[in-house]
Amino acid sequence: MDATAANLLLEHHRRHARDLPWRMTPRDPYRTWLSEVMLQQTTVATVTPRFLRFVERWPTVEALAAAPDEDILGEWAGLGYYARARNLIACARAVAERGAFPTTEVELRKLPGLGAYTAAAVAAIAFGEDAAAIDTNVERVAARVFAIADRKAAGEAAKGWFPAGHHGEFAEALMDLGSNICRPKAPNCQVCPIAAHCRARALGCPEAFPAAKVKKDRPHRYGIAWWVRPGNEVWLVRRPVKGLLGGMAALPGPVWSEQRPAVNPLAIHRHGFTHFTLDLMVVPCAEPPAGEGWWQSVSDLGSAGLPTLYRRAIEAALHAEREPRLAA
DNA sequence: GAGACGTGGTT
DNA sequence: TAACCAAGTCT
Repeated sequence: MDATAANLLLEHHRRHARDLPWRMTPRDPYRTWLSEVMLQQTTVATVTPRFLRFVERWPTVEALAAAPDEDILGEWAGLGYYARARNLIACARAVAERGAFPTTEVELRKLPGLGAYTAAAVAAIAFGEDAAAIDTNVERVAARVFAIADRKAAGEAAKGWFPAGHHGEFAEALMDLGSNICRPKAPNCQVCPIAAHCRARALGCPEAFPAAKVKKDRPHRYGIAWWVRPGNEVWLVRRPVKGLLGGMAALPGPVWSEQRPAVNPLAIHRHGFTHFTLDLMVVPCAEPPAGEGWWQSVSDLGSAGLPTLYRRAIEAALHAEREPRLAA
């Protein structure tokens, strides 16, 4: 691809770059890393306030490394993909142990939670290395500019497009273009700085690139959450570290199944996950089940660090207690 | 390499 | 409403 389009894109970015809280000068490796991990599969709008809270509470990687697991997981609650938070903890401690972040893509890649994209992004943005960070935005923009249907092939083609000495800036330019202009649906080609260089645009069908992903159907599951709340408290447990919502606070209950259980729930909360949907039945229960747990004040549920599934299920149950006739 | 892994916004 | 999708990583 010609350097003209790359330069046009960089110039456009220098004029229109968004002022995001992790885009500081000079770039701090800690904030770059933290923001990149938070932004994995998560929107800028969602991340921004959560990022600000994180860096206010833990201004350095050493401070983060020294924090208890529960505090960090609680601060992450609601952001989803909780393996990221578990890897974040492990990564912070590894970095604190060795004294500083490694400064190359190859070494960054060895840290927990840093895959091909994030290692390249941190190396390029925080350390100025010529590492090409290929994310879904880059794949989509390249797929359209080069009229390549295959996402991965488009990403590979994009690597040769990054200008030497400006890989970090170019990655951010592509990401801003991808989220603001070269959107998945209804791309705004009218204001695109490289529309004249876009093959898919010339073909008249930018939205046809890249090819649509094959969709899989989502199965449905059922779960029971025991509602143990004498007085003004509710019994909570911590989920097993591995698997769905691993390590997060939760209502107690058995493993979820495909069969609808024969229970009389106080409330039913329907929740959509990436690969299945869940009906969580909140069922009153007199005593806590066997095992570890704690009493959480109903007036202080916000500090429990509940993932959204359980936060919503608890809201539904509390509402049902107040309005019994509306119970599901 | 395909599936597991959350959530919220947009269409 | 349901589908689609997002600055991916790990197994």
